[in-house]
Amino acid sequence: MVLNDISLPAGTQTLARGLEVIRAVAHGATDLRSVTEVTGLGRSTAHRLVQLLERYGYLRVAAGRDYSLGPTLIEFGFRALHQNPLPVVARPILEELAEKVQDTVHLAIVDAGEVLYLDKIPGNRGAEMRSRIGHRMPLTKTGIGKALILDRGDEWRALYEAEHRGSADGAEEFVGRMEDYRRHGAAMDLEENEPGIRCVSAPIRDAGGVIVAAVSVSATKPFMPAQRMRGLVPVVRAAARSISRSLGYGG
Amino acid sequence: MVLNDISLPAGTQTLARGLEVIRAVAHGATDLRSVTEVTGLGRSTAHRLVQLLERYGYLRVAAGRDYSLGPTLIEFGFRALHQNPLPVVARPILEELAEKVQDTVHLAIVDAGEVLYLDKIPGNRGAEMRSRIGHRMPLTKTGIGKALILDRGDEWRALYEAEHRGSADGAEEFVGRMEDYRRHGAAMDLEENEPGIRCVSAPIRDAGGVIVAAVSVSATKPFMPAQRMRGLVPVVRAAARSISRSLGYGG
DNA sequence: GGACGCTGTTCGACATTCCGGGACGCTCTC
DNA sequence: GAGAGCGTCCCGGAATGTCGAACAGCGTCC
Repeated sequence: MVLNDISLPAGTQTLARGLEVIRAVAHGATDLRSVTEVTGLGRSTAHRLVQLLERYGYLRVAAGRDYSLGPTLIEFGFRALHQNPLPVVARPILEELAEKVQDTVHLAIVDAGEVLYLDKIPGNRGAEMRSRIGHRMPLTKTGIGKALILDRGDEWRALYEAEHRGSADGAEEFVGRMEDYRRHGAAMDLEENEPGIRCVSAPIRDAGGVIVAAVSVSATKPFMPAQRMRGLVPVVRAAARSISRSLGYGG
Repeated sequence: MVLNDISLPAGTQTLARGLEVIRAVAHGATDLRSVTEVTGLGRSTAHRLVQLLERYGYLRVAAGRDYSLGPTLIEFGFRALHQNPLPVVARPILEELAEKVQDTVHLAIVDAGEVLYLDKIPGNRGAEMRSRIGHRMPLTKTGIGKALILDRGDEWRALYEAEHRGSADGAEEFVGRMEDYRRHGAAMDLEENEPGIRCVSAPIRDAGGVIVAAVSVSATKPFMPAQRMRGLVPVVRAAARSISRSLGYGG
């Protein structure tokens, strides 16, 4: 997490370093020293970048020390969310689904090999889930993540092993369950990621039939017996299909 | 809107240009040409920056052309929102207020001389307002903006004139109304910004008594007769005071 | 149908720009 | 009151980014 130039960003190192500073602050660095430690930059350099980022509103600097992410990121973050047609067209359908099931509904995409939540409608019963818009989660440990990789059969094993280092057994069983999910057109999560939380999820496809997002319904175990999960499959699939059609999917 | 170096960005011009590219895309530039036009950069330079920004997830580039803001901004945007203690402690109080008044509730701060919305709870009646989290509005044309500048008596006239170029009369009347609002500890908006929308707003103060945010209740005119607006003043002020206390305000 | 004009993209030489050591003032600790 | 730690500023050397030119792929206009 110290060097970034491992990849191949040819020609622009100052911008890269600046973005690295933002990431450091996003990940909890709150003063100049921790920023230099995380980024590997010199004091002067880091300080100069911080100053510029503050001027642009990407960072907020309270009383010299105490950095935090700034208001410009709030503005552009929401703008990014709404520049994407998906959350906009999906919203009403998600609301309808939430109304019907009375549980927490999520919308998510794949980004950088992870689940990225784009929308969330909290359920009315049980404890509220800790998920938030903008949060990231592993692909193979969440129901919605599994729905997102439903079509990538040849990557299942590799993804599972990458996210389960240490205990790399269970891969066989995972692949078997994924086969099953693919046949049903919906994935499930039985408390793998978070104990006590279960969920049912279905993929959303664009005009070309490619999976671009997924919907899920989640609830605590008492509200999610096996029988109800089976009953939710067609409901969640119907919502996903409805969103897919809005994106031009014909199938 | 073409040049940025008008200010005094000491020492770091590449980062500044990169952030300028992001802003260009945020403001609607969707291809390389429009980015170069807005930023004033050369084709090569702009392209290199775009590449790096895409790699970091700040921009999304579909099929070479067609730029949009990327997923990293979504992630950091929400993180920025929740790193700030204000939206977190305010949330439950805003929900309670929304429940009580059944109209749209907003939370906002001042940023870069504008109102920046940090939270919104849509009302249950009338058309939904077009405001969104992350949106910006003028300070002197919105009720919540007026609440935010309630203590800045010496800037009222300048702010008003800055935001009302052309018809710079009415400044006297504006100042007069602000005096009135200050006495009551709450500001109002009578369809000045958006026809048909009225609102009542009150300032939130930190431990030092400085106004750091404001709450507002908005609704369409039929739901907001003058009498109800007067009745809402103590309600909105109570909510604002409750949030202020959570921030350490003693007053 | 051929040439143009417009995209996004790459490369390389020059000089501009940024890096980082060092020094300053400050606050808090011992 | 000495020291360490913080954020902040400056200046010379050199690594860095800039910009022009050129390439390839399309769509378009004559």
